[in-house]
Amino acid sequence: MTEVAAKGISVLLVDDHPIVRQGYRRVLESQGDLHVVAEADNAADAYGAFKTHDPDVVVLDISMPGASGLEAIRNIRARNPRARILVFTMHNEAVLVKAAFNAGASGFVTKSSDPAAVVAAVRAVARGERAMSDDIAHVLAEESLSPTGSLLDQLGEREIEILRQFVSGATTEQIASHLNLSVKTVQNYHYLIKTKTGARTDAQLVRLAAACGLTRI
Amino acid sequence: MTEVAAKGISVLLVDDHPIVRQGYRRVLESQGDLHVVAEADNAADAYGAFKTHDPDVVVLDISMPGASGLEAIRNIRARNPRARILVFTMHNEAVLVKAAFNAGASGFVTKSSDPAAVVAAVRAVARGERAMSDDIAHVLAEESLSPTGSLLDQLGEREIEILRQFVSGATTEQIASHLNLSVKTVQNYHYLIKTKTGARTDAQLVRLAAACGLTRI
DNA sequence: AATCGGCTTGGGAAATTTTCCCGAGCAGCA
DNA sequence: TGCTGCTCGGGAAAATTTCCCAAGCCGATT
Repeated sequence: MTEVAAKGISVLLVDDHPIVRQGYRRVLESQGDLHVVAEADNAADAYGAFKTHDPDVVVLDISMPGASGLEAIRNIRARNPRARILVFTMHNEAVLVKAAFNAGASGFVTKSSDPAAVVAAVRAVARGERAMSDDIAHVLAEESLSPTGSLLDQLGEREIEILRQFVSGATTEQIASHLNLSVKTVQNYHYLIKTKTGARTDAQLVRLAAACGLTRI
Repeated sequence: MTEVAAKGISVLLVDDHPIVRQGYRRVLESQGDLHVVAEADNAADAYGAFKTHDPDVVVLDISMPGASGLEAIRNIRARNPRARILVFTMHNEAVLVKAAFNAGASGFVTKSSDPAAVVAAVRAVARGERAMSDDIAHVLAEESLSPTGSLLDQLGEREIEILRQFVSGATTEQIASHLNLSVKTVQNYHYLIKTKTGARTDAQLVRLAAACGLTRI
């Protein structure tokens, strides 16, 4: 095994399903210029593999068990701000996309994309460009027609506390009682949080909060 | 039946993610004796492809948009009771496994399985044997020892499918559209599921579903 | 054959919540 | 001093949830 490919793009593959990784590896390596130098099936290993292999591009699925994929992105970026990370997942919710880019991802491609589009995204990200699949662009375009602002960073203390209790399973009345607020205020916060984060559903809110490490499931 | 074995095993690949199919195809075909003769990305196409290609084994992911994968299994089996169907998905909840075998599946393998185990399962199913990955066997074993069983055991097939889509972030309208139901029906199911499971909040429902492995956060 | 029960599908109507707009108090800050 | 952002809630229309009910279907039981 020679050390590094003088040309070509080295890739770190992160996905919790072994056979899925195996498949991606074959698809990517059939391109000739793409080389999978390492794999990982969780956020912690992904960070470790990044440190030892310093790949050109990290391709990772953010929906992994345990620690959040977003956390992995932040960790990797904290170590090397020039790291190129391509999120590759089946989710296409605007909240997750924004959260990923917010965390430092360079690209976001869904698994519904054409294989050629995925390969193109890897190359684009390697060149330092931003990349996203058509459906993601569509979702973001749709969503950006109304000013929603950023993600959890945009939430104030009160909002975060209410969101935390809510995703933990508390009812509106319980939250109001815990925080000595009127039910009406909690309702308004609930609504505000949903518009700010772009979550269209309570379930999406729970998933987003979990992805941001606000709650454990 | 015929001398299929001498010629290898023909496979119909059903998964809604193109690049995932691409990956599986390469993994399976690298075995030499496995040949992917067709692909499909939804239940309807899967049934059509089965009719025209009559493959030895159908490898399908039951978590597809639109009609339930369970329905696809039943359709295929209705046409040919000797069809071999290997469910291949990321879900590992006991109720889903039981429902799949009940619908006529011959095997159930999770995407967390070793690639070699998946290939072995395809061969086993082609031989007419029942196959499941270790983690699935474990889940079923645990569950059979529990007197109460999973909370989700009290849910019907439709309820589970609706719950799965809901906790994945789908709106009521989207679910109704996916399953060709009226919004009213989905609402009623939503309510029924909450009362059956005892969840008082949508967030609790999401957490419960996650705890049962119905969804991944 | 007839009945029973369970699953699926939806209507109806009251109760409740969500949605969005609004103002007001209060801090920090330029 | 005025601006800005967070916190807190009222109001009213829109939408959803809640609960009850019924009909069709299918498998099992008698």
